[in-house]
Amino acid sequence: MQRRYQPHEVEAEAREYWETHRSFRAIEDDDREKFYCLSMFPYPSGRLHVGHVRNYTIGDVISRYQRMQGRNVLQPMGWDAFGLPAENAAIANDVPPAQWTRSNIAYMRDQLRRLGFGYDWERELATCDPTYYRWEQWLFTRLLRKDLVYKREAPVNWCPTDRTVLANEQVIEGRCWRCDTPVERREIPQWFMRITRYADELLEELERLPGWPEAVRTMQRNWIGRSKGVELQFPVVGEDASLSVYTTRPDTLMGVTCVALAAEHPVAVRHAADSARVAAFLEECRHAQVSEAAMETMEKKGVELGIRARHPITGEELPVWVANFVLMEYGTGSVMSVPAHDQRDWEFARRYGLPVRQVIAPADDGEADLEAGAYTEKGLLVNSGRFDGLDFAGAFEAIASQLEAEGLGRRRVNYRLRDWGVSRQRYWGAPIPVINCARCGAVPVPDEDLPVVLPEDVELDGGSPLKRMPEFYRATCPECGGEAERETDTFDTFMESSWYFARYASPDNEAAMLDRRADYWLPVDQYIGGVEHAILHLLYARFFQKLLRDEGLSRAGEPFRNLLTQGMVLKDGAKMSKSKGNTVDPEDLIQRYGADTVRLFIMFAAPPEQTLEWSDSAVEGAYRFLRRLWNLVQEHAAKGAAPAVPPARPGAEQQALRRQLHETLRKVGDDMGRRHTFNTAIAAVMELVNALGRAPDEADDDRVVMQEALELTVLMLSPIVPHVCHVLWHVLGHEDAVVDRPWPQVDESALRRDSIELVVQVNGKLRGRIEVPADAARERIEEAALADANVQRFVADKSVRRVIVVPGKLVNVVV
RNA sequence: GCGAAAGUGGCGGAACCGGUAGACGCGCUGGAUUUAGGAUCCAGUGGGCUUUGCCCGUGAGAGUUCGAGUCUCUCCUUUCGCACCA
Repeated sequence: MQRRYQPHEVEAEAREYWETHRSFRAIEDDDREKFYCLSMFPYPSGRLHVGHVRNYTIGDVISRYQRMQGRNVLQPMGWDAFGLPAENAAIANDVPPAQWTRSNIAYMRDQLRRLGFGYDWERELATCDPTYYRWEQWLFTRLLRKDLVYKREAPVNWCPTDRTVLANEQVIEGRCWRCDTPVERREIPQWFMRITRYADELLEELERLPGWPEAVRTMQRNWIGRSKGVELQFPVVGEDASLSVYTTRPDTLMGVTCVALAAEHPVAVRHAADSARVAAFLEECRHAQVSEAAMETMEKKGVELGIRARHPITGEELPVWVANFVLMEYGTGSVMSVPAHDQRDWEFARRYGLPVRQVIAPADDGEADLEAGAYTEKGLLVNSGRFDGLDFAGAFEAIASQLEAEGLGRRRVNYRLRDWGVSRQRYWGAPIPVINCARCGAVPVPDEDLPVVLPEDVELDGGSPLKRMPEFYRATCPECGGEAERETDTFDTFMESSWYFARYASPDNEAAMLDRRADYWLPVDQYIGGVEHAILHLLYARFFQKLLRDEGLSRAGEPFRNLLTQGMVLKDGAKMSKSKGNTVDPEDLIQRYGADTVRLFIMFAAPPEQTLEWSDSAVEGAYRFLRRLWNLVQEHAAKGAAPAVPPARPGAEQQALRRQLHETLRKVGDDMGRRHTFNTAIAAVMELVNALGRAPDEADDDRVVMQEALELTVLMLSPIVPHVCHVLWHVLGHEDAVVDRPWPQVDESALRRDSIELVVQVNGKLRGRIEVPADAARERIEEAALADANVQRFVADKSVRRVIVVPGKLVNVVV
């Protein structure tokens, strides 16, 4: 009867049960509390990596635990199927992106099945299917009519040799990754979504997301970057024009020593025509990357334009510079430079010998050392004429009011957040549903012509083949009926991942984007994914949910009630990567140990939010534990059915074991349900199993306790290692399936204690332990503590000043 | 450059609300068993010492407290994000 632990047999048996019983099919039921558990869907890169396994195991454990709590659980899975890697693979292997992507999906779907994740596969979706992206196109045409999307020129990375647009990741140290040509910045017309219209709501609702990590909310808050400041004008001397700048520090206005413009600023561009030096500098800036990180880490450089700007209050004439650290995308594309009180301005002034004029002094009569760097704190105004002595708030008011009175400025709220550019000059993405007509402009594709289907039978050579396919781009204008051209740009893949969570509610609806089922399932109760998505994906998804709400498609205003950001998986202290040769293929591990061992190790090695250090020998340890558990249950079961009646008078050892059992149950429930610290839950079960291995299992009373303990152990572990628990549950004599069992109840009576151990400290140092009745009075505890022999050694010749008693924990004697 | 985190034995980690630092696992050492290897089981395992016990110890330095891994400040190191990677 007794079998050896054979993970592959066990896992096939469990999987077959779940599949034939459709255990994880989710059906809307208004009478049951729902729980929507979602893990970020994968990009179908070819094979699962360990990071996926970690992400999906966390989601599966939470789903199975919630299911045991009686919730109606939805756990779907799908594919974030558009993207750049498919195009690169297409070029490298001479296979169309669609084919490459779909075969990857088929392989990875099978891998997910073999890991035992309880998905409702009937809701599977892939974003590259026209049945999916047609609704995205449909929504876009709605938003276009509502003016929530618009077109304007924006910079891209351009490789002049390959004549193609490059992604930031395709630019290596300012050069094209394929041909090493220096990359240029080029302005082309692109579509934008007005996420900034939702900036305030996106910011405010962060305060109502208690289920999100504080770090993520802070990052989003900083990303949106709402600031209150003043927009003011510096009239250009001798011209009928003025330079508009935005500042959050109008209190430093009297310390301005120059005005600095971004290289793309129209005034700078105009002066490049007259000055070879300016033109050369703008040309130099044209070779800088578009990414913010690259721009901000560059050496601060600039060139003087030759024109002068008049200070709006003093009338002083100030030099105007073009500087490479001024961002055209933020504010007005020009800044007032205050070297004494801004570190970037300070460095710039030092380099070019511009004056540093102190106008803020520390409020606590210290001295600001302007030789060492800028003084950026808020303080009291000096050298500022009639504003002298004012603090930040007072100066802000006074200066803003004067500028407003003279028509040279106004108070303004500004956001760091920019509108979302969604155009990509690539092939493998959802076509932007717009027809460009020479007469009517950009016209949305009418509903009856959707979807605009992406042709899949193509050959790639670097650029987008759509631009060479007249059968794709030739179109008739829906408004005037004249000849027109279809957009050949595709959507940013963040578009698809911004609403997939909603589509899982109605993946089969061919007549509408969403239906009332979305109101049952949304919002997602638990979302799980990598920290690297903490800002962009999560912000875009929040934005989309608000668009869906305002379109009347969903009632929820926020998409994800609770968020768990999982840490990375490292090996030898470094991120796994092919170039480092330190990758671990989950496939090998499943082959060797089975899915349960992989799941157990990953959940045991670290709490989900921390980085996880991979260890092959610790995987071995997880396997050992499962085998030990298997043998323990088999040995117990081999002795026949345990009596069903609990002992009338349990002995001390039986009581102690039951106490540990129910303390473990209480802890594991808390760790899984509230804390999500699966590592400590597993550690507690391991301790319990160690104790069970030492416990007697011959006498009837012992066997009753052992049967209870093994059943609870199997139930507690079943969310984590569901296959082996499925089989062991049957070995323990049950006919039903563990997957359908409720989470067990803690027996409070088993937790009762008559006496407890307290720690005794003298001056905060551990000096002894005492055993006292659980309900002992404070006086009795103090007495017992002072009576301890070792405590006496430290107290004897000194006087006791205070005794601190922390109930249930310790006594600290202060001498 | 800006923003956000994290630093605890040989290693992964535990210590949840400021109260016994090192649970659990890996590794290592010794023992049992075995023809051998493997597997399994038992014991030990932060450093030091004058070893019934004491001293030191949570990246570095200061501070608050009866008591700090935990709170505050400064610094160092590492990781993540920065808008066309997903």
